[in-house]
Amino acid sequence: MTGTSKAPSRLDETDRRILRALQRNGRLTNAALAEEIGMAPSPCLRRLKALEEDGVISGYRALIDRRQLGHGVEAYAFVKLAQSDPDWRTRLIEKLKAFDEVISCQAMTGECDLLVHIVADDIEAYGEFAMQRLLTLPGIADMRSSFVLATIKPDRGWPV
Amino acid sequence: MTGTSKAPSRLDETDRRILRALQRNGRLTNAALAEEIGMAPSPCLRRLKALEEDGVISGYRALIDRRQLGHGVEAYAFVKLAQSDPDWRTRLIEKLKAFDEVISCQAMTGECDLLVHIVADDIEAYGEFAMQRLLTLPGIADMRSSFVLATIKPDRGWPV
DNA sequence: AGTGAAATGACCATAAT
DNA sequence: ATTATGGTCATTTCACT
Repeated sequence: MTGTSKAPSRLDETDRRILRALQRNGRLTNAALAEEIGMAPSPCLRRLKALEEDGVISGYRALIDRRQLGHGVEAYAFVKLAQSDPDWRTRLIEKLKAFDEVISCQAMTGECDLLVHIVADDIEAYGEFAMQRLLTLPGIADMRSSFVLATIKPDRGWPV
Repeated sequence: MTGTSKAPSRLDETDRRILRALQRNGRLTNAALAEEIGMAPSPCLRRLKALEEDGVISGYRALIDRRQLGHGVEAYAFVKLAQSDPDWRTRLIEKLKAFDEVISCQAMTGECDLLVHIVADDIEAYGEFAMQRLLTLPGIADMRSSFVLATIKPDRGWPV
């Protein structure tokens, strides 16, 4: 790892307007962005570059309808780890990260140790993945799956 | 609401390559995208437009480091609803959606009815939000909070 | 290919410290 | 005065026809 992120940058209201706009539409051209926040294109681009440089903006992503990819099932697995040496834990984590079905994984406080966001084409595929590939990993003491029935509030990013 | 999305579009390998590329970098210019997938810019753009038109791509988003926004705490609340008439449920949902702190909310199978993704500046702010604003909503039978300790695998979108 | 727009960078203006 | 930040313009690059 080379680049240590600096962080003197306190975000002012202009920065925040830029972030808000790009969270709504990450593909805005600089010209359109500048107009939206009421600023000339050049200083707007300067700020945008600084925000990227400082890692405030870490990237851009196209949002895709998972159903049209054939992924009919979205689930969360609540995983409780067996107490085992850190080595095992590390290897488990590595395996977990490698699965395409695992969208994201976070270590948590509380009842479960890991919150694993999973996608699969259908329930059968999910079952096979969970039983054959997840639960067979050494180091998992317990796992419960919950399936997404409906998205009540879709993720639109952080409040800025 | 006017536009009903059509969905005949079966995605071929070229479409998928476009989606993969834009999930990694949503701000790729059409020229760069075309080069990456080994195609001439013009047909590439036509496909991109079609993907947007069909709602396969639903939007674009800048990814922002929440910490630099001052949001030090990320949590999930596992909410169990009280049995109550659909009216109450609807009103609860509306209230939930209105909170800036609520990043996303999904109806789930299993132990909890709602999985609520929440962000706050610090633990104190989270506590205040959870106790004063969430738990006071009528219709919540039970709620447990878990805090994100570490992101083991960050969300990079769906497998394509 | 060619047209028009957008990104980029040099330079100046201005305001706050 | 100096630093930080916005505006203007000229040039290059790029997107779309």
